[in-house]
Amino acid sequence: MDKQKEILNAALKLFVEFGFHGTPTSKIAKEAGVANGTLFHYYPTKEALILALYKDIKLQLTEYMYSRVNAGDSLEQAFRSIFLNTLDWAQDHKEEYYFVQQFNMSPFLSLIPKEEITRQAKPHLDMIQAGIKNKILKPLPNEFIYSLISSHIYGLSQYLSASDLSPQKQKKLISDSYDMIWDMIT
Amino acid sequence: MDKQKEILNAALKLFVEFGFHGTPTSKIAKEAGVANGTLFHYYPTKEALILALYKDIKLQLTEYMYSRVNAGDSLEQAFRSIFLNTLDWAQDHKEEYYFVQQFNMSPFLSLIPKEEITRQAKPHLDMIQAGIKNKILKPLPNEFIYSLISSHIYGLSQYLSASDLSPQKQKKLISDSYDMIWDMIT
DNA sequence: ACCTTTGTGGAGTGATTAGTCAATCTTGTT
DNA sequence: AACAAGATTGACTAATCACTCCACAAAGGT
Repeated sequence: MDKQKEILNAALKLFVEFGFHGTPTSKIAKEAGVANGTLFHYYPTKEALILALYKDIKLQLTEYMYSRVNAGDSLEQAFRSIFLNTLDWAQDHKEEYYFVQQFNMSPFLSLIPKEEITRQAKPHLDMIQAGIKNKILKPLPNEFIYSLISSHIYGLSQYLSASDLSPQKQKKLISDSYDMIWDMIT
Repeated sequence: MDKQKEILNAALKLFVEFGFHGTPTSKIAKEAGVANGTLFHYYPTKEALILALYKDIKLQLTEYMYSRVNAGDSLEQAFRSIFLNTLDWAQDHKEEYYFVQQFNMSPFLSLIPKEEITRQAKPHLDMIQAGIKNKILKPLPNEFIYSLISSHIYGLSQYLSASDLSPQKQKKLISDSYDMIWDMIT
């Protein structure tokens, strides 16, 4: 087992449960089954560990998001795939999804350079812009549409986590939700 | 000036900037202009201070939410007023609004009894249920609609904070956003 | 076999922090 | 004025925490 990965796994689990400052590095090391010093061998500071975890998770999410989008897909198909992929991922990686939200609401967010954040959002904003140009989407500010979709996904995923629906009911609700937001922005 | 209030003000400002565990009680006391011991005279623990601040802000928000809702208002009018009030409040109390989100994403949320959370949401859920019964709203789960509206407000308010629109453009966007979510759920 | 590099361990440290406490000050009441 | 009750202070403490350091082990190249 890769100790570096074990440390990230342990950190994720504990951060989600106790918060960033609520979990001492010593407990992370213990949970990961490594010595205290080993943690600091891989991550020079606790802050570096938090940032590494965030970047790692963000990378996984981004990869999965686009995983079922094909080159020939229409804009509408691509939108739908990304929406559904994101929701699938959020449901299958609740801790990770929660961690990202938690991170975004923390002072650590300011440690991520602004350019990296815009770079992350760029593909989505470009798609939205293309949608507006093609008169598929309403002529609203890109960032506004992006913000609405993001929070729509967040709201839905929160509801899915809170309620306890059967898989097929979940699927139906996710599909309906997509139609709702799609109608909203087109 | 009321020292108790000064402590809450200082705590809010610092929590938003540095996070809960990132701000020592000593700094809160200093920022508030009171001695260390005074803080613990009013709040036995740091945790108690955080909870008191949350409850205080939540109370303000709830009051303002319903402030321009009149007894004779139709369901549609009431919905609209609450939506607009919430957004006004969020824009006029950005730190407070951010704090609430931050709190909701923190382990401290679990210290609020579940019954109090449901009690907070009850008036809204009741309104939604009435709307469904009257066939004004789509027949979807109450909590789902509630979740969608909440996150829609969150997304909009985040966009408004990030962008720098003129007051009248803001008003227009808020009004349009309301129409969008209203269309979505009716 | 020898050496270098990298990984691992865990006791130890200096700094920080939540919370205490006893003394002093303020305020209001009789 | 005398008293009581609460408010305020800030030095103090016990505990905790991020991080260091140095010894040792593995791995891998020559």
